[in-house]
Amino acid sequence: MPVGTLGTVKSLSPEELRDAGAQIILGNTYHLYLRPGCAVIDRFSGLHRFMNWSGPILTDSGGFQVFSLARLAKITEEGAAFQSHIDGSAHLLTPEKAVDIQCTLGADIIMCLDQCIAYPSSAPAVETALDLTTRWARRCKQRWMARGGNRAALFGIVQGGMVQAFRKKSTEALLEIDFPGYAVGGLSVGEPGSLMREMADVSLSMLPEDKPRYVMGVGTPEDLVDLVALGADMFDCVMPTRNARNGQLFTDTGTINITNARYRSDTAPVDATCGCYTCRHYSRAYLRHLYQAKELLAYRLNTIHNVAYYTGLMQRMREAVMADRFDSFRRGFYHHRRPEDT
RNA sequence: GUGGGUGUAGCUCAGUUGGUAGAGCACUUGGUUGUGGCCCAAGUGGCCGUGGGUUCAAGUCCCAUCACUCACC
Repeated sequence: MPVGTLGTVKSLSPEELRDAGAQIILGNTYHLYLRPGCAVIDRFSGLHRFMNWSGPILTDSGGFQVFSLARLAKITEEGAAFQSHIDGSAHLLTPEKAVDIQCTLGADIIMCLDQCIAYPSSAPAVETALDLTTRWARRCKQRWMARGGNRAALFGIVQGGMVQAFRKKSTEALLEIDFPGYAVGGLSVGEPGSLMREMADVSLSMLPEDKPRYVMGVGTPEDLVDLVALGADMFDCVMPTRNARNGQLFTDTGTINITNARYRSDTAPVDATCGCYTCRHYSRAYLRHLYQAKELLAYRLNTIHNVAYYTGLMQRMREAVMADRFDSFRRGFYHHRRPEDT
């Protein structure tokens, strides 16, 4: 899922998103609730019509944003009290309110409010956060059921820091509550990649295969291949879009930093094997020029390529899984990486 | 023509009572994991306009000269 925090995948129109292969996008409760606010989006009967995106939308609950953006956040049993990063105004986000807001946004998949904890944190702090996340998950489920339950799919979120036993405890508790889908949260918060995979594996191996398993906030192309191997079905990550805006482009043979001087007069496309709009029409030299000149088109063309790369990678993995040849795909994928460029 | 001001990194500028030069931007190379287009880190780069002089030592003090600039004639 490309990330469209503010009701737009930055720099792309919905048509360009679709052309780049996006099937579903992510929106943010925290951001959209603060601006433009639910009342505005409700006038359009939801985010789809507001932003002219007819495909599925998943909304994040706001738990992570309270953790990462709002300073002076205060977590209580009731919910997360925080100050807006925009104007400093005070807000209280409860599990029930998180569900209500996401339903107003009209999302197709909504997430439970969770407490994401910093890495590293003490074991008692991690366990306290995961237990609260479990109680909040139960309240989210109740609210969702009270609202009819079937309009949007509600996903629970596993927490538990970097402790295997806590990850297991969190996963078991969510399974008992029973959700249409499950997410693994609290990862990619600064821990080493090997630890991230180890923690994801704990939950992925316990979660049912016939329900979506979503690893939140991950990751690099290698991360995605590794985690799909462990059973993950869905991801969201700002990496393809943010890094596109910072000049880093993804290919099967590693990343390209389009700002590098060696591309100054390079007539080749970013990736000759890529069929995206950018690679079909533009050279590395042009993209470098646009980037150096801070032209708006640089953000757009780079984002188109990276979104196409990520969606293409997921599509290739889906096809490999369905054809029962994922292991050979995975070996080939690693084989093509050039270590000096990754 | 007269009087004043300014000449230091590609650009804009700091540089103490003299002790052989720094910043921001630009450029180069990394980083970026449930998003402000940012931000962070490291690096390249200087006959201190030019020529003399004083001094153990001059970007700094003295003289000359050139360039740019402002005011007045």
